[in-house]
Amino acid sequence: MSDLRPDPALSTPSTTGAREVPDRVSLDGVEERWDAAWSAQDLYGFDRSKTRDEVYSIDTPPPTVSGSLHVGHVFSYTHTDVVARFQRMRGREVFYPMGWDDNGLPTERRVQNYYGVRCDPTLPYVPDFVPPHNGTDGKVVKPGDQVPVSRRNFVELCEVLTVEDERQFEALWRRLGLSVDWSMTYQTVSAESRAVAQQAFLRNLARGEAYQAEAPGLWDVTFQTAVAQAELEARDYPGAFHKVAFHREDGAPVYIETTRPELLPACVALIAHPDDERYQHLFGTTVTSPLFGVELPVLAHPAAEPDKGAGIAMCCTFGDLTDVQWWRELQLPTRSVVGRDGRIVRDTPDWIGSEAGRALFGELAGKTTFSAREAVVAGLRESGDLDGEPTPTQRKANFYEKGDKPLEIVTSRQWYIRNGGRDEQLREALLARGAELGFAPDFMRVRYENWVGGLNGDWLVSRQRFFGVPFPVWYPLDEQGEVDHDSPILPSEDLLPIDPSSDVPAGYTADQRGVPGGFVGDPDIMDTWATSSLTPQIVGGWRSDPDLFARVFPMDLRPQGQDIIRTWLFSTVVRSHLEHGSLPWTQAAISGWILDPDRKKMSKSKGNVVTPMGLLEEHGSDAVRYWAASARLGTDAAFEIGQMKIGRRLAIKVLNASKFALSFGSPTEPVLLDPALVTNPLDRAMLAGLVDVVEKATAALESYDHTRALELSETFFWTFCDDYLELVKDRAYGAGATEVSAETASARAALGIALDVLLRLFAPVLPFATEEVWSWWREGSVHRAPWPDAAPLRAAAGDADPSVVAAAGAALAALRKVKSEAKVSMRTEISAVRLAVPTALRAGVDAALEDVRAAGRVVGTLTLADDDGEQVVAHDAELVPAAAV
RNA sequence: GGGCCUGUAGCUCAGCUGGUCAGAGCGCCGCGCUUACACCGCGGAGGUCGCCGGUUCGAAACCGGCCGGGCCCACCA
Repeated sequence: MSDLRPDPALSTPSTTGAREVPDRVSLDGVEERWDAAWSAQDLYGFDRSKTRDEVYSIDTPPPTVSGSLHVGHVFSYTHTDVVARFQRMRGREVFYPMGWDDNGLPTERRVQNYYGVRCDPTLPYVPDFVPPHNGTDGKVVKPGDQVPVSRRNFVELCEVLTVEDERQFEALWRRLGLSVDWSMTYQTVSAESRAVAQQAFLRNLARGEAYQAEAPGLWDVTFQTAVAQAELEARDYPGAFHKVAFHREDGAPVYIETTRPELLPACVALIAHPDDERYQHLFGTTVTSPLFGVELPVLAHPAAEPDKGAGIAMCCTFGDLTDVQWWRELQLPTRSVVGRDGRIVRDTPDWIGSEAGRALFGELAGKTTFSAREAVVAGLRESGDLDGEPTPTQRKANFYEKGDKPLEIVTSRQWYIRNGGRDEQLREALLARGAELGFAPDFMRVRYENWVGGLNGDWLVSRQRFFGVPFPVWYPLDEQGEVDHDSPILPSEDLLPIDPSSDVPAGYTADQRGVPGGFVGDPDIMDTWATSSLTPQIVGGWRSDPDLFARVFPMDLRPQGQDIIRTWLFSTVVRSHLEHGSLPWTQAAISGWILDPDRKKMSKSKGNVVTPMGLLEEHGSDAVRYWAASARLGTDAAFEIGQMKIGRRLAIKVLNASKFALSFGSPTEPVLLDPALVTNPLDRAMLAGLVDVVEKATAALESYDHTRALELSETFFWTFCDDYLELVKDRAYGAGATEVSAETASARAALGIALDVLLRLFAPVLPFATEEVWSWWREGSVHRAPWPDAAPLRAAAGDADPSVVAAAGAALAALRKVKSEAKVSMRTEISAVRLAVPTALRAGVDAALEDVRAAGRVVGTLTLADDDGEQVVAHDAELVPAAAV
């Protein structure tokens, strides 16, 4: 496509304007200056008249406000910005919004501490509410002192509090140079986001993709909420095996091993593998549990593993997910003893018949599982049913990723969205979506496949929290005041967002809330991923702006971290597949971690020591971006100040080399960009080399390999500065001549053309330095200039051999080495020298001989001799002594 | 237990589909204030490419095994 498009930057040089090259160049202040200028010009504004095929749309990750941005954010957001800038220069209209994630626990906690309130959805909304505290004094209000407020009031406080966070985040992103359209920001807690989340849910419900079920599930006793599979984290947890005797009818013991003796009263069966010889005779019989005296069947099930523990397990409701499987498949009774608060239930269950058992349970009631365990173990010791002492072990237990106590399994009514976890057809369809999606790097795809392949249930989307997007559902109450969960009352889409705890469903009045024959609102809120999974719909205007949506969806790019492939990426694919029958985007770009020098994931504390803003201020944004862009997608990178210094050096070099290259004629002189003037073999060879760089860098960026593109441009640029510029500077000066000779014009034109291309190649990574230079001599912004095209460059280079630059550079290096070894200045003149030139380089050196002579300051005889070596070597050099001062 | 990534100069990393690959930058040593740049330039020293086998005329690169580092998933009665 670009090959057919003329390159206006090459063919229409600037001839107007009072642009000039400053005497002194500097990076100081470029960030503020250019951010202000870009803002004033609305340089990155999205033109919504463009059609889908002209647009490049990015589903930006909304950073969590109420947290802080760290170097990892700077790292990955730079990667995305490089893509955005490249695509913009390629001629695509880039849709690049920014979101703020203000849902979830961090914001909830912060609002509580800051304003001294807590969310209580049962309370009515209070207009003009003034919070009891205002955290500007830095005080943290303790939970006991927090005043309950309605959900709507809570959300409003959240929106106020996060404004300041958002302002600071935006300031950092602007300083970093993200080319975001700042008129398009979104909040995950906004009315629009809530409406989208509710509307998508209602549609899932209507299609049967969302459903409610009462079932045992993982439960966090601290947060008192159900937890989804995606939020689990397996952690080591110390425990101990207890060998416990159950008793057969004749009193003979049957030993099991358990790490959770406190669940003994919840035991519903003993289970062994059907083929296990040791227990054949027990299958079909019953045993009695120790202490509690409950009669239990001994059953066979293939999930029992003969080599674990005693080979026979006690099945409780519920100790782990295997228990749930047995309970379900063997249709065992439910005998829960652990409540939602993680404590043993207060009421002694009726299945415990014995007096002693009931007495013991009375002692356990209300205890934490930890204390209950001690009591049960003491009882077992006393009764002689504990065989030996408990043996300590390290086991893995499931934790909520934000929690610090192992999860319990409790039965509760929850909302689910189908995600293929219990439906092979849907699973296959979602795996097919994963295959259809581009992953950069490609090996990240297996994480998606592993996750989808390993799902063991549908997506649990309801949470028993107060702050978040409520389910837009009410239930009728029957004459007895019982909730009829099977006949939910739903709002129409145009009324969204609604809050069922304060809004009243159609056909009811407010005073019917909670009374028999009336209604009640669903008390739960949605998982934050239930909202985040809809970022393409939220930002693209799915609900409120279908015209925009048609221009940006399905989107082009989802940039994100590798840790949330199973959550954000997968859930977004699920929602889009269900709602739109398509992928939400065609490409995912996965950034790696930032590691500290100890090769550990950069910790919060360390990340906070070096604040991102501090980094940008100290090293400059281009320098920090250079560091980020030096790391490939999907690969962890070291936090390395040294790399930033190299980036800063590059940015400064761009300024200085540009100033120099533009110093040989007026910067606005058309001669600088006329390809027809480039006639010298060395000049044409340099451009031929640049053709190669443009082609390869473009291909690299198209395949999301910004590292390679940068490396190619950078390598070329340093050779351009160190060798080519040195070789041609005398000729470009045209010293002494009154008129510009063809040779001089060739050098100047080649310098101008090369500079013009190099600035554009570097623009995505070094937006400030390149824009600074661009402003000295070109019209408009380099960031709206077309990406370099190889075709016109190739025409200018003709059939030149790019190796001429390397050959001439090698010859110059040989002359430099003579001076270096003689420990004299490079300015020292050479009166005579013989260069031994390898055959392969001979033609190149010949072609640029006069430039080599000038750059090496050879004032006398320069003779060339053929050589079969690999390097150009200088012999018999005679140096002119420096004149005494 | 299953899987992914990774191990190249002191450091951070390139080496793309096996044949100028043993490279770059930083750091280090030496030299140079050369009118683009001293926030610089020039020159130089530094590695049996984790280890052991195999394929091949030829392997840092391909295959197998082992060791080390990072990570994901699953599981433990």
